[in-house]
Amino acid sequence: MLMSELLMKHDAPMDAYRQLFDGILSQRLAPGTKLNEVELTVLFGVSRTLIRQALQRLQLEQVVEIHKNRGAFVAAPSPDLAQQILLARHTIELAVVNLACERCTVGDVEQLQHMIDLEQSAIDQGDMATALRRSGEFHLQLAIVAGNQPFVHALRGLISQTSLIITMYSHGGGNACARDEHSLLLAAVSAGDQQQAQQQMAHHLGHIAAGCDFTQSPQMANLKGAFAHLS
Amino acid sequence: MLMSELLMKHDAPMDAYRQLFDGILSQRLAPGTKLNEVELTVLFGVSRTLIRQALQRLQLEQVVEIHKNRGAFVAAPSPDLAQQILLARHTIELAVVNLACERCTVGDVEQLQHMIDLEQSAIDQGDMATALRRSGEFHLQLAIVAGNQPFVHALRGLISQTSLIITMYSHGGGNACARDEHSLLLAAVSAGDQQQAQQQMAHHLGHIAAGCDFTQSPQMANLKGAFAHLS
DNA sequence: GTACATAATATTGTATACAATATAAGTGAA
DNA sequence: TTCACTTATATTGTATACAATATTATGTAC
Repeated sequence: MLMSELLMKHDAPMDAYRQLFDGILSQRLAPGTKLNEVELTVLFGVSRTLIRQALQRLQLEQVVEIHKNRGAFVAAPSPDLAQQILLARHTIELAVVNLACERCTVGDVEQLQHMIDLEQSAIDQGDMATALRRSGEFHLQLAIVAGNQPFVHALRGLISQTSLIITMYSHGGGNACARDEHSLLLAAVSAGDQQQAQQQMAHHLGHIAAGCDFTQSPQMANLKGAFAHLS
Repeated sequence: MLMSELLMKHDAPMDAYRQLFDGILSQRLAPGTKLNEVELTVLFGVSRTLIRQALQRLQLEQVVEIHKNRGAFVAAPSPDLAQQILLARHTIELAVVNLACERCTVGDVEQLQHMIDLEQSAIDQGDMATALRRSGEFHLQLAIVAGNQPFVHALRGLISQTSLIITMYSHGGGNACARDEHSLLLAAVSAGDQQQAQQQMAHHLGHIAAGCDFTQSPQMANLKGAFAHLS
């Protein structure tokens, strides 16, 4: 099989999943939004079978809630759950940076630095949704570098949920300092300084939590608007 | 709706999932076993739709591996992955007992003690497969008591995978001392002694790892034999 | 107009049918 | 035999059809 064919070949179920995932993470689909199956079939051009597959997967990643006979909705973590999520991230990511300090190669550092730059360029363009998504990708890459598959798996869901939390509860600007924090974190990891890296990570995650107030409720969005670019 | 109807009403997709899950966790389905979809439909009396739903869910819990166009197989973690899993459990369960120490009620202690007793009775009857499953349920209940949903979610998969690891790599007797360890752990949690509880948990998980050698390969099993009690 | 019951519609749940791919069986030549 | 190649079979991937449930609309009594 040619490389071009490999690149062209689109994996239908993954595509539907990715589109939905991106739609949610980029904040085009607000927490609580109902995800109607037939609407999604026409938007993505696949049958309900694949839509339901994607929705189930998103549910198991805790990004979507499915209520029996009622349908799927973009998850809207309660304040209590939100704090549980941030605590879980704290625990896992501290362990992750510890491992990353031991295993990070120069190639890894380059890639992580590149991701920081991409995040910053999104911030410079005022595209905070993209910046938020890229920030999550940086954290996930750190877990990949750490070389622990279960941590990667758990963090994938937790990071996505954190994006939802920030969408719902953060009163802006709270994560504008993210760039510096990511850079400081990477510097510590790159130097293999576990003590410093853990401190940076704890500080960074603390900032995210501090930027939320957990008293206001979220606004919804509608499906067609979120995927208007497709039709 | 009557209570009896509620109890009778079986949730078909959950049933298929549970049967498979139990089959794997109780070691009737050995790691690596192929899970043929049509065979499962006749065994469970539901259509491939629900079988595939169950398999996908098990895949996302890392208990089953699905290879595109090749089918589903009971997961068989490599020695390297096995160690990553045990490390992840170590990290998360230490945090769990910490929380459990703060939140454990007398009712929780009773329930946990009951689960220890059930595990012990399985050991007394020589049913190590059931004992192993009950041991996992004890650990999961501890996470529920701790009140952190993401930890529960992550541990559900990790504990299941640990069962597979023990099936594949443990040279017996290694977890015979589990009862005492669980009891000591519960005592510490019940007393709210975080220091002691963490130490017990670390010791307990260390024992599991120490009981494995990671050099031998697993044996397979066939489907019809594993579910012979159904037909 | 409100409240309730009933019918019409829409949406999800499950099973089946068809398509695509992989596996196994057969066939012939070296 | 063994290898390659072709054909047949089995298995998975996807779409559709039908069933069950929920939501909305309609009508009627008060």
